[in-house]
Amino acid sequence: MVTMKDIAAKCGVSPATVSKALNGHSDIGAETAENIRTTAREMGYLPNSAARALKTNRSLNLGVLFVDKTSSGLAHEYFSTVLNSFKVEAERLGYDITFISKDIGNFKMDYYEHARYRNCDGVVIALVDYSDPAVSRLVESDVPVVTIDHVFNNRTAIISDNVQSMVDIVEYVYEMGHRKIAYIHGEDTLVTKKRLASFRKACMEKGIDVPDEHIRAALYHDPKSSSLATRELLSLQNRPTCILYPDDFSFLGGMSELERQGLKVPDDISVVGYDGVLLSQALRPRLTTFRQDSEGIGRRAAAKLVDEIENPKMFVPTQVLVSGSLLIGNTVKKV
Amino acid sequence: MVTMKDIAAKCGVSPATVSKALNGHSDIGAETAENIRTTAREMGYLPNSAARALKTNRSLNLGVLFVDKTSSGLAHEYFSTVLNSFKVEAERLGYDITFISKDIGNFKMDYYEHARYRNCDGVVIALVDYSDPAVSRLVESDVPVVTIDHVFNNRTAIISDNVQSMVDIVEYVYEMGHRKIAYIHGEDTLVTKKRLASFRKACMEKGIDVPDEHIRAALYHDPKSSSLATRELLSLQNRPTCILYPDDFSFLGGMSELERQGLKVPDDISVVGYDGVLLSQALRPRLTTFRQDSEGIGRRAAAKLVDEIENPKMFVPTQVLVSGSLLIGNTVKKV
DNA sequence: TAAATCGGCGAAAACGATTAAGTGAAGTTA
DNA sequence: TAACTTCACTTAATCGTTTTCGCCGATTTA
Repeated sequence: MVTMKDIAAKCGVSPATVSKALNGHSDIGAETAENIRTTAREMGYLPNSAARALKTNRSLNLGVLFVDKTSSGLAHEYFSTVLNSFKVEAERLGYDITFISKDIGNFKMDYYEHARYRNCDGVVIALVDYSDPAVSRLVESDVPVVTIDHVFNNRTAIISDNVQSMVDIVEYVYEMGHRKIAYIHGEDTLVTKKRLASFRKACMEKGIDVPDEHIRAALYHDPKSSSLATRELLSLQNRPTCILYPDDFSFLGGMSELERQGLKVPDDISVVGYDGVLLSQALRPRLTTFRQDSEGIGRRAAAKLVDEIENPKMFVPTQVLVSGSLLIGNTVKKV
Repeated sequence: MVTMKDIAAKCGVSPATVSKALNGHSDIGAETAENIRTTAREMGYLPNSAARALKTNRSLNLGVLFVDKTSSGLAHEYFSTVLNSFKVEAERLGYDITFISKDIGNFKMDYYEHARYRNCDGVVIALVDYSDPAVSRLVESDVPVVTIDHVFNNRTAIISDNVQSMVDIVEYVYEMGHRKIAYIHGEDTLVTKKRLASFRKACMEKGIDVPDEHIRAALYHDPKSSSLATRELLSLQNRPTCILYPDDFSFLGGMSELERQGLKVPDDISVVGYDGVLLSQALRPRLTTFRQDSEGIGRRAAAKLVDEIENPKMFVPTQVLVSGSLLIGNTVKKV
């Protein structure tokens, strides 16, 4: 390991000068600075992040907190895209990312403690059980935090516009002539509540009556529960002409049931997905679905978090609403 | 931040004693040690990983190197499951994980430099362009490395048994009476080469002739290219009775084409996937597919890497072959 | 000409932990 | 009883950086 001391020795200056030169301080002569920079390069010098973190109390490291219940967290295309763009933006801004968990080795700790232990400059929170006290502790701490798709007091949140999306979907389906629209929603979360309320409101405004039996609960990203919900909807006296699914994967579960019953999409029944995963656009017929701007969400989360870290004085908790767009495929029939 | 010094002051001992007590050294009296531990807990003490890393030259941090071409890297269910189990096992062993990239902020660096900069104790490599010189530099360095699904000299590799899997698939399809088996393979990688060679060999051993036109190239995880390949296969004079897909998602692309042509699976044509993603088991008919033990692969990668880190003397590069299993669904018809 | 300013650099003290090398008291051995 | 161990703890150096002062010579100002 070549250190600043080594460079100092070679250049005939003090380590302090090397540090300043490498960090671009103004009180070093142009010539000296240049000389130091080139020899640093020649000697293959690399800063030691641990030493720097120790001294400056800044790690240039962001924590990512998400919990993988159903062990499909990372596999969830929406979230993994968010994470990926978060990572890309964070790296562009000079930050690395580390996963935050409870209990590291034999050391029991909660999320807050883990974040402190790793000197995380900030943490992004997504896809967790927001009622977990350990999450609350982190959110209420002095660590900069940005949450995704969930709003906390005095914290910046990046949220996909779940209200507008449902409005867009309902309007489109309405324009296509449908009046019996069923909605299979995901498990009870803030996101689900918003979507459901927006769905109801949009329908009401269009003068569409939504009987309770047309609202069905399922689980996100779980083809089986949607398949079941689909079966229930199909067995109704008052059968819907269009079914909205909680996400594209859930639609695929529902599709199995539709096929089993010999129903063709969209001729016999119309469907709409949510998320706009790659796969949905490769299917034939192409799925009509709402594409969230997951890339934008991750990018903005990183940008906001870094901004809060680097300009704490000017920090104001913000809610950033990121809008997506309806991808119109061929799964909603004009009636 | 409460430090060891604070604890030392409160307990009336020296910081050294606190350090030893907290790290379970034997030369501290039982009573003193217990006292130190409880006051540490009471004061909310947390070790400072940066200070520890600086002094011990160990960070308890593992690097993860993967590159997200097509930006679906993380979204790939196989890889994200591998990564997740890697993470879980690493955390169980006391290690955190950080992503390794080129260029962090304005600082240009390659993978090796990044790993050193972050003091990574070891790195796991997956899904990268193995011909990248930056990857070679890391692999040839003194940093402990474990690779997944790719073998390097003198490095431990965890590999999914791509040879046996193809044997299992061919044998099953053969038993079901198929003699015209087509194979759509992914882009040209080591994994693809192995699968393809194994496919050819297994067919030969069964006495099945495989004309070149039954071997088609597509891209992994890309429904569109498989859809195209499927169309080509279906247009052949000598049409196959069973098509093997490079992965489950590719099958879904192919399925669109089959449906477009009015072909029913498995009555009109049989298909086999690869990976055994959750979705494949929710489809109806249930997809017959080969499930790789991705959870086992991630877990073993972490275990091997940590073992190499903690017992460098006994390190011997190993190739761990992880076998999966054929999930028999209803997409291969008995003929 | 004396005083003030300034540019360029170094000395040294941290940051929080680990650890080799002691130290002193008590117990053990010959 | 003298010498040796053992036990329980302390001292102090060190890891690689950063940063606050302060220094010194040169230039500008009064």
